[in-house]
Amino acid sequence: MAPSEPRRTATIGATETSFGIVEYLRDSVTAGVSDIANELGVSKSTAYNHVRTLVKLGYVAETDDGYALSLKFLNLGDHARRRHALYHAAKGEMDDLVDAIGERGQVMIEENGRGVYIYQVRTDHAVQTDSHIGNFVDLHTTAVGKSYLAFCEEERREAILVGDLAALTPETITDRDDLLEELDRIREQGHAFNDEERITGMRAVGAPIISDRHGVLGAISVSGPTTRMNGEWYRREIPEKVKQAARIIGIRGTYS
Amino acid sequence: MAPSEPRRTATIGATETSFGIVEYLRDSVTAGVSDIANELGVSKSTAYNHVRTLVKLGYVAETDDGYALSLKFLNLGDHARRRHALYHAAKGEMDDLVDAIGERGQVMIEENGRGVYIYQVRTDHAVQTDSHIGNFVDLHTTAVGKSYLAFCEEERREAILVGDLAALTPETITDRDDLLEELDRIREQGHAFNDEERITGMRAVGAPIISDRHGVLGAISVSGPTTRMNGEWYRREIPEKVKQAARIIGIRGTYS
DNA sequence: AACGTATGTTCTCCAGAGACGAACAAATAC
DNA sequence: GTATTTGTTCGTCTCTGGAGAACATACGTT
Repeated sequence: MAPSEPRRTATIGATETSFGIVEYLRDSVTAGVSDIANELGVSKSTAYNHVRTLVKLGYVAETDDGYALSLKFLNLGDHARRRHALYHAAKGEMDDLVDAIGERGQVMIEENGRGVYIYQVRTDHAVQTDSHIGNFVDLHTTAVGKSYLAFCEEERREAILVGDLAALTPETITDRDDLLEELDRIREQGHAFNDEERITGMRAVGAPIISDRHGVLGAISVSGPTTRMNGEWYRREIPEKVKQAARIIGIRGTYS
Repeated sequence: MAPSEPRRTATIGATETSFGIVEYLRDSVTAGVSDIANELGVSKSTAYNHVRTLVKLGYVAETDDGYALSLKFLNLGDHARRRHALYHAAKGEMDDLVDAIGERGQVMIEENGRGVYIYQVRTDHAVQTDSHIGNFVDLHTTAVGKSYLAFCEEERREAILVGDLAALTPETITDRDDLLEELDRIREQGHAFNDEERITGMRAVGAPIISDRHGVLGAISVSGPTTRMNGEWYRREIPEKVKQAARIIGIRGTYS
């Protein structure tokens, strides 16, 4: 049943457990050695040695209630983000856009076939979701992702859409042909809707960021609850504002 | 000559080289396997295995011109930052402060005896420096750091100020007694100045963020070139604004 | 206080993971 | 067309990193 995996490349276990610890600390905020050893299924001494190494390297900090991720990761994240021109270009414009619309705004980039939020603006009454900075999402389930898919190169799209389309809500587009149709529609109108396809009760309007030199850099969107995002406001006005912002960001992203 | 290091704890080499690769990628933006192997002084196959592992874990991405840090680090950084109440409390107020003053604003926290910038606001004409988000700095060389040192617990301060005070410019305070005097002054007036002590040509005004429940959470500052920051504006008005913002952030940071 | 149980830390020992270097393929430069 | 340089794979051997027990402290409970 399983395709014949070439199973070629050796992989370094120590690194995996170290990052396992890092990810566990990310999720649990703080933890102790025994705790970690249990969770990762390694001996206490192993967990201890790894943690000590991470502390020595400065990636884990010792706090009053256990070990925790160090802010040194902020540095790595920031550098990773700086590599992408889109971040600088989009930041200011997104702030303005969210000021004008309310709700929440986000900037997405594609990496390894998935979408990553690289910037997010929230207003006071914006809804809390799991769309944090740095989180990866499936492209076909978001307005930003569909915007990207609609306007990226044919070849890239094919490469991304190889597997199945996972469903997150009853509204998620899981059929490949349906998705391609939707992408046609998005290409035509220049913006994408997301109507409870990722989170029930949440809508979003997205548009791609296009640079005439470098193609699609990513996408932006504004999202909020269906209770506030509806009617003409949702169907007409927001898309116009989002597209307008996307155009400006695209131009700025091209010459920088 | 070398002090008798207890040399107790074993440290995991594989993890060190993996993070070595990560840091090299951070600094070089993109790199290839041979390049990495050279830089780290390991064999090509070793470098290759490490990189493949990092790719598999999703922390390194393959780009057109070599391997690069993945945006997944953004996620880790963001989580590390969320652990600190100060971030949420300070963000909005700092944006306002920088709007009012111009120049650049930053929020700092102490970790392992050094300072980390966890948030930064820039205006259009703000000066570019190396004070990036996630960067670590010596506390005694910055307005934020001195603010923190002045108001943190005696015990903590002693623990931090064990080593020598490194000089970054001719103005850096390198004498321990001078520093303690300076801290007295800061405690008295409630704000700290940094007059070219870290970067020649740059000044800053900082103030601690104090929560009456949790003590000093960190510090904020506004910084800019000496050509623009001077006279009464620098000596009187900016400190007042900074202290005012710090007070508000302190209150917000206490009840959340 | 005395006890039990949790923790973090240190120790020793052995298997096997991980480092090396050579050999290969594929891309690029010349 | 050859000559380098790249990424990748293959064996071989060594020394590292993992397990588990033992130790030291800190906590909570009765």
